[in-house]
Amino acid sequence: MGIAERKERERQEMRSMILSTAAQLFIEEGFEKTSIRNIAEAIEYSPATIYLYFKDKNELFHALSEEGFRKFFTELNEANQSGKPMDRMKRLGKQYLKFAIENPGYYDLMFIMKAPMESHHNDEGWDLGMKSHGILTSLVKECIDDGYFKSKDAKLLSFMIWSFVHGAVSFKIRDRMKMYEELDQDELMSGALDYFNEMLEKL
Amino acid sequence: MGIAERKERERQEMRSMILSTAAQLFIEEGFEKTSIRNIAEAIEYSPATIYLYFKDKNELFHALSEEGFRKFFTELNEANQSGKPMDRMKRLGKQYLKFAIENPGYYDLMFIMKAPMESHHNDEGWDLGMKSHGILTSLVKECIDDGYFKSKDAKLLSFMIWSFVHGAVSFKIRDRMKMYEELDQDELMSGALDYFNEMLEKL
DNA sequence: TTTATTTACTAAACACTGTTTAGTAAATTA
DNA sequence: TAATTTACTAAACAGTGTTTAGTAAATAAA
Repeated sequence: MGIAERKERERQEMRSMILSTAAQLFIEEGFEKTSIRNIAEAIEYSPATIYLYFKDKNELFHALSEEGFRKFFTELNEANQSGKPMDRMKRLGKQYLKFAIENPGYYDLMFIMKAPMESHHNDEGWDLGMKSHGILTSLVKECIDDGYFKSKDAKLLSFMIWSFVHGAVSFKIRDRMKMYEELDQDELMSGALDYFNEMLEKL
Repeated sequence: MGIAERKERERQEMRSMILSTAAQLFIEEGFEKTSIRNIAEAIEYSPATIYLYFKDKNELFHALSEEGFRKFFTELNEANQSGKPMDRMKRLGKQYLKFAIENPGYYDLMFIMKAPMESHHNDEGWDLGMKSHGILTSLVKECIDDGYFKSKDAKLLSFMIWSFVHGAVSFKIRDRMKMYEELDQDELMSGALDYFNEMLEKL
């Protein structure tokens, strides 16, 4: 049955057209300001058509966050490929900041946006999020085995580390760094990261 | 002229009724889901009336964030009243977490919510935000004078410290702590804070 | 090839949102 | 008592996410 296959292919093409258009509009305008009608207009279909491919706006956001997590995991994983644990830890931090600075839109919906996190629990996005977190915790463990951190709890430590980078990045993305007006934001962040790494090494 | 005074008093009462109703609805339902019409219904006036007291929804949010900053500054300031610098630093961190856990609604609009931060620049909310940040930076300086932190840059250090607590709190408020399901979230946060303090002392 | 069915799509509506405008009834002033 | 100012609202505008009912074309069955 070649027809069924062609139809399925066409369906997937439509899906990815909606998705890429939505992603593009989001990066330009922000998620909240991008409406289903905007997306529909851009792809030259009616708004109702989008609902034949995605259950609702949340499913669209969710699919995009999944894309973000794929990119995120890939980049973190690359940064974790070779070298001593502590060096990899430093590279991981740098890469985290880099990802957030280069993809503020993705970062926002992955980690900041208010969104229904229900269901979510058993899909690829969740899985990649867990895996990304796994990179950090196992790296913390490797550092411990290497003599760092005085055998502290790996989960607590990884939460602490993640909190720091997330906090710095969140301040920037949500525009709460105005009190440091005179300093360059990106320099401030990487400077703070350097101090943080120094602390980690001494712990 | 007693009439003009009475009218002004009535005006202020109306303003604060709108404000307290808005705050209440926000804490229950969240900011995004609270509409002007919801607030109007709750105070038993028409939606248009609210616009006679506040320019738009942003001004309402803004007035509430100002209230939050007042509370925030007061609490931080109290925690900074007596003791050695490093002890005050620890108390400050604890108080920060406490404020965020007890007032997630306020914290959200003060530090996380997407909101037009323009204008904002010269009002009480901004001022209190700067002052709160000032508490931290001068405390950092006191710690440096006390022999801690090896004379590092106070601004960079305070940004690093604030980033950490903000990151931890943001994860909780925006519901991104699911990967630590089995652990108590508040214990995780205060545990991470303990580790962080330990690091600070050794830096 | 003709008829039946399924598919892909859309116009229009529903119930919301923030905000503005024009108008009214009551309170105050002249 | 008449004029004016104040406090308020009904109704509308333009937007939102989403659903429903209906249509025209493509495919399958006769």
